[in-house]
Amino acid sequence: MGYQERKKSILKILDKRENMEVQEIADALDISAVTIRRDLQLMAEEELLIRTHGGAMKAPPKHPFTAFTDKANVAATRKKHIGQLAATLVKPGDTIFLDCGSTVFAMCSYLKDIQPLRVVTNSLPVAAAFMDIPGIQVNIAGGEMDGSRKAVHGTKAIEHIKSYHADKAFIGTDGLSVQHGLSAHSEKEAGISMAMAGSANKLYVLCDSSKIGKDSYMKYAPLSIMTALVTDKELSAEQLEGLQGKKVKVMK
Amino acid sequence: MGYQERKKSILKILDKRENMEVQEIADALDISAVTIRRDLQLMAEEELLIRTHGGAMKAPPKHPFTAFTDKANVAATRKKHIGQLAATLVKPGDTIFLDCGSTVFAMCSYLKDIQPLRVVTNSLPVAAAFMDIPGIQVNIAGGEMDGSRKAVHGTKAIEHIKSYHADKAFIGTDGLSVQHGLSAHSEKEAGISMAMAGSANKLYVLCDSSKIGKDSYMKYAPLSIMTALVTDKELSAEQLEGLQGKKVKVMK
DNA sequence: ATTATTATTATCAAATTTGATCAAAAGTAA
DNA sequence: TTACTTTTGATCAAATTTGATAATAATAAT
Repeated sequence: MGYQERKKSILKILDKRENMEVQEIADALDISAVTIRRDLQLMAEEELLIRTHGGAMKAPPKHPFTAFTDKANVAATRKKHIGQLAATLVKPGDTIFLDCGSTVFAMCSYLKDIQPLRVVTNSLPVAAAFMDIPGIQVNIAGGEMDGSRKAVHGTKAIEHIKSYHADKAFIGTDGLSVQHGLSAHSEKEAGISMAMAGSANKLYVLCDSSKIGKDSYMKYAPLSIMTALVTDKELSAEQLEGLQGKKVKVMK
Repeated sequence: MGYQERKKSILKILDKRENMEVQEIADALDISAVTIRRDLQLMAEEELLIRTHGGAMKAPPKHPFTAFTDKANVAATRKKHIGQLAATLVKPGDTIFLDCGSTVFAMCSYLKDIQPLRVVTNSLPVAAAFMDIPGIQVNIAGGEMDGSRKAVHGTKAIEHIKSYHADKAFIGTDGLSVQHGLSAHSEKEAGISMAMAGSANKLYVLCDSSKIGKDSYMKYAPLSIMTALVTDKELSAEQLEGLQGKKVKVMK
């Protein structure tokens, strides 16, 4: 029984039960507890569940806008670092696209002092973050709302994005690999990402290191499309080589 | 029972009750009071609740969009009544326009159980209110955000609204008089109101009694445009006469 | 104000969980 | 096959979590 298989089993248990213990899973799958812990850690990084002491629990449907900012979460601090770094790429007077990922959202608090600024986004939390900042003009894409992502998706939204032009686009990605380029969880998200990429001079991809080398469900663009990658860990020599000379910003 | 599990339980209690005591929780969960205190401290740091001496109380809603809900305010309770009444005009399966006024926003909490429902709005608080309700599809107008109104305005938004059709439109108004009809604070708002009115079969105007007989800066439509007025006080005979036989819904 | 009562924080000890390291097992490619 | 990489499991020290106790702080009562 390999990781993928165990992952499925674990998620299946979690589908029925609210929480579970490491030993319990280990017994059920007849796998050592150490391995289960490793699995749970990986799955927690993918935000498929929440790690607790002694086990794991269902990932709560993150309802409020503030769900993104989770101080206790390790992945969240990593995202904050990336966000802080990405924010340094923005200059007063810029027009920027911001997509609806949590990593991109992490930029917001660092952008508030960069004024004037024009922000075009499909994310409600992003719009909310700048709502009361006088020096930042927010333009939100219209269309059908996706409740779980708290963002607007679909043709209408893509049309909206395309009717604007920005200096810089900042997008998150669910997967990034040399072989398959950028990949996303869903077609909808990929569409928005491409629209932003197509209407901006520069494209910055924000990607936390756990996603590098991984592929998600839908691949939507080659690595060549991006101006630079913003991430949180120094890349290995071979990873860098794969990026074909793309600039890489790394948080130290 | 680990921290995460207790956290959930505690939040669940706080969801129903306004405040609670440490010992009470300790007994309920069969956990030592010391541990509960530690939990409460952590949760207070996450701003999930407010620590009090001897217990904890509900945290103020952290959404940036809940600014309208102001219980202490007298005008707010009046608006709630109007909202409740207006909500009775909505039937499952309807497509409705909701504008960005606080009175219209007051409808939202009463609409949540009417499903399925399609809501088209230019208001971010309205969109946020329905975000997590699976049976309610939200469509938000795109365009420039107006920070003070927490809504989208302008040509782009008007175009957006016009591209949809609804059974019923619910709009607020800043002024309503027999002589000058409906009036608004700004041209932007008036534009949205008219767009909604023009694309809906029925137009319901929500207006608290203090605004009846008053005019605001910009008049944008005659009274004849509305299907019915929803308000909070019985109107005088002459007021009724002025309304030229329009239906009036009044909260008793 | 002063005392009594109750809540909070600090410190410690016991129990458990975890992460690191390394060895064994299972795949993989030549 | 062999050599090499990856995954898994075992062991144990380090870190967390929890509850008990004692000292301190805050509130209520007199």
